[in-house]
Amino acid sequence: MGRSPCCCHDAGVKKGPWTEEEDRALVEHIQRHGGHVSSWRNLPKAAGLNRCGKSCRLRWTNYLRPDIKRGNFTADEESLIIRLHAQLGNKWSTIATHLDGRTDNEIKNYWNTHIRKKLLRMGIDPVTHQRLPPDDIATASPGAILSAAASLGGLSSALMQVQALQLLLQAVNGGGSAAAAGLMPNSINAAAADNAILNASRSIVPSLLQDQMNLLVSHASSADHLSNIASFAEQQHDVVLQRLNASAPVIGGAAYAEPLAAALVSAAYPPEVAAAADRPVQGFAHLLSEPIEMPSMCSLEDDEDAFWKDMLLESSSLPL
DNA sequence: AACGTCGCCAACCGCCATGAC
DNA sequence: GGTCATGGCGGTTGGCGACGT
Repeated sequence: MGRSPCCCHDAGVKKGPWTEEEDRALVEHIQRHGGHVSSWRNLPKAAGLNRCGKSCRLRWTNYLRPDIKRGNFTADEESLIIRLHAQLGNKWSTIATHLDGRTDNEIKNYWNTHIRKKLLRMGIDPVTHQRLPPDDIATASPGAILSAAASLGGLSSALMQVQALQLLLQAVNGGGSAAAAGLMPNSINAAAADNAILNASRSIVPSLLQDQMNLLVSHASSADHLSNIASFAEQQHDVVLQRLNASAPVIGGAAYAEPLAAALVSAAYPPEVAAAADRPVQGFAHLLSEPIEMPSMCSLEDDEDAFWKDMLLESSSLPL
């Protein structure tokens, strides 16, 4: 079967952006026929348009259809797209059927221009949705990862959030200095970077963990699940405490390590699970309410510091 | 102000699936 | 079963505005 001839190949058929007059003619024609098109091939002539039928169909389905939702994608929509893409791959039209008023073209564009880059920054392969090898994420800074993770929701992104948290802890655990962990250029002021990380974590980590664990618990219907979570909570407390102790200079002293660790873990688990894990819930609110001493913005002026300056500003504006 | 670069997104291209004959 | 016409789909392009130098 050879390729069928298409009117688009006709000489003199207009291409390129649609004018308001053309849009109006197309909409009026389709509305005159009750919103139904029997033949796209014959439509241009009937509507008085010097356009290919295919071009008319695309313009209608992607832009002029009355039920199309315009404007920015919400966090829920973004989360849904990521989850559906993980299941379906580049089946944009199928994905579009799950989002009211969004077209496959719009979703595809949004994926390629926003989500794809965001996942790469987080060290996640946008094709496989698996974590990239360490070499590939060497340039992914914790701040960028956290910022990206913070804008995501949903169960699949909870896994990304866990990865983000792990990277954060690795950075904080880098011998007391994130610069020493090799996560940023050596020329960057280490104290400023550490404070940046801590401020980012102060804004983001509690909500990351809370969301993550709420989702896990909401999916854990059996007592066995809860038991596993409680056991995991206990292990996590010890791991977090160990890392924070090693990072005492960064977090403001060893005295903060225990309450911070307890609070991080307890914030991650709903009350009934925290009780099962027999861990105190204290101290974290105090830490959150006390601003940590920040480096002067004036000291972050050269090009290499621009990223951290941006991150400091971003993290300070994120909701708790 | 002029120029270059980059990112976004509407639109196009070409292949595939499907249904009519 | 073969051919053709058409719609649907995913990949890609190019125009345009924003931004930086």
